Amino acid sequence: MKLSTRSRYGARILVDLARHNNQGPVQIGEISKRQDISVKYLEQLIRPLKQASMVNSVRGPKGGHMLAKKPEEISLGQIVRLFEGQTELVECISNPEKCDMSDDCQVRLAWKEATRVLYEKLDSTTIADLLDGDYSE
Amino acid sequence: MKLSTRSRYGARILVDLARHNNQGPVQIGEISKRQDISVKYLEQLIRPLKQASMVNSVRGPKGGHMLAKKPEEISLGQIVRLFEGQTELVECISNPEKCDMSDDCQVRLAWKEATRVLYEKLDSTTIADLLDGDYSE
DNA sequence: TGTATTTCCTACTGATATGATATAGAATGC
DNA sequence: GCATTCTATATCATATCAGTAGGAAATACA
Repeated sequence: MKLSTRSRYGARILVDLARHNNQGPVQIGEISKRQDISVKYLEQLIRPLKQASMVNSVRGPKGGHMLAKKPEEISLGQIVRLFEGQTELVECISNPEKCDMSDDCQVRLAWKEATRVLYEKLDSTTIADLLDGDYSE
Repeated sequence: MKLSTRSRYGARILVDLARHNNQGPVQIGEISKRQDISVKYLEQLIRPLKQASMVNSVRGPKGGHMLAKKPEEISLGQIVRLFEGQTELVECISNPEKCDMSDDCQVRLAWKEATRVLYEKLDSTTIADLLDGDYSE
């Protein structure tokens, strides 16, 4: 039950952009160096972030990427929902027909509750919280 | 970010055993019919449950399996920790050396918190809660 | 107008884990 | 002794994930 590296990297990309938010477009090459993620993989991860309106991009020389929203408007929940193929802990939560037993399956409801609690936390944690030690354990 | 079928089936096996707790050893064949899980796969799932002292088994004719603990002593958290290869949302939580950035990675702490909240819920949900509608949303 | 720079797009590949089956063996009640 | 039931390994197909590669499109700047 682990998060994909896409979600992990996605969060780090957004934090990186937030940190350099006032310095004009940030190029993938810079992010790559700072975050130790390959340029090619970064390109692939930034695309969905753009489509989800979290990032704006400028082409050409001096181009790059920047946050399209305020850091406090982007939550980990949004990132995870964007990058994870299946966002629920078990498929039968959103697709009960996947399992014949869904109707009277008590376990299903428990997984559903656990999923809800998890996203409650993820949705309440924003990029702003992660910026500079604001986030405490 | 989904739970393996092993965890899902594991929970259902234990609920099934709990339901038939007073009727002597329950055979894999019966569980297989009721839960629609192949006998061979069930055999494979019950072994770790035995090793974790959640289930006792009796060989030979009239043999079978039964709960080794009270239903209220077995939590979803225990089941998930038993069956999932990686129990944390991200590997760097328990193995910081896996990522060079772990030291000052705010995102890592956030994932850690989310993991904690998730298991808080899973640990507080027991097989007893799942038995007969006790479990409410 | 040209060219270097940078993002954008599509396809491909290799590794790994998962879900499951198959086969053979060991214990035990009757 | 034998049918029944659990125990143990090995094997396999598939899917997903993580990452690479190559080129096309846009644009600042000279």
